[in-house]
This record gives sequence, structure tokens and C-alpha cells, in this order.
Amino acid sequence: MTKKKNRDFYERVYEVVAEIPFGKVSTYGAISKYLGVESGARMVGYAMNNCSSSDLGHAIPAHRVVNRLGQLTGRAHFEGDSMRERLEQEGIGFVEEYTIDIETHFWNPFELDK
DNA sequence: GCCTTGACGTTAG
DNA sequence: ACTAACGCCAAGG
Repeated sequence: MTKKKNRDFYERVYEVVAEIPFGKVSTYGAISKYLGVESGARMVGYAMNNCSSSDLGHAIPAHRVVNRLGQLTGRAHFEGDSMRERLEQEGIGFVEEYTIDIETHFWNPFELDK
């Protein structure tokens, strides 16, 4: 059969990230797991890196994607503190300057299946 | 074609 | 509980 499995892993990442609701955040591991690649957390980040350089990044709330610790590891790829500011703007709770309350605002991509 | 780096995560000490 | 190392897959040099 057609191996759509290996088809544009990044595109799927973008789609999932684009589905993250307002005021919610997700993690790289959760997204990669949802895509079937549990150990592809780094790939997700890699995809986002490309997104920053792409025009699509404009339509992708990459600021809602953090690591499993809730740390804004990708803040360096944003302009200044735009990532933190946007999260604050959405009412995300911060436990540290660059660490959000992932436990409270975590959004699971598997919610899409429901 | 081999080696290094990377927006991560898990397991071991 | 904290720190260190390995694994993962892909892309750039």
C-alpha cells in the first residue's frame, strides 16, 4: 500500500500544532507520539525550526509548543520574548520566567480523535 | 560518505 | 531528588 506513514512528517506536525486551542499548550513528545513516532520529539522541534524559516510559521502557534517540562526551550528562535509574551497573553500560568504550568494548560493531541 | 548538532525524552547512577 | 549519559531521526558541514 501507499506508505503515507513517511509522508511529510513536518506537515503533520504543523497540522497538529495548528489545532492547539487558545490558552492551551502541548509538548514535543506528545505530538510525536500522536504522529506514531514516540521517539521523534526532536524531529518535531526540527520541523518547527523549519517552520520559523517558512512562511507557514506565520500561521502556526509554535509558541504553544514546549517541552515536557513546560520550559520555553524554543524561545531563542522567537523574536525577543514574543513567545513568553504570547503565552502570557493567552492566560498561561508561569511557574518561572521561562517555564509555564504545563500541568494545568497541557493539551493532548489525542483529543483530536474524540 | 562520515561526523556534529539539534525547539526532546527516558533511563541509569 | 539531582545529575549524567544514551537514544532517537534528520539535516548541515
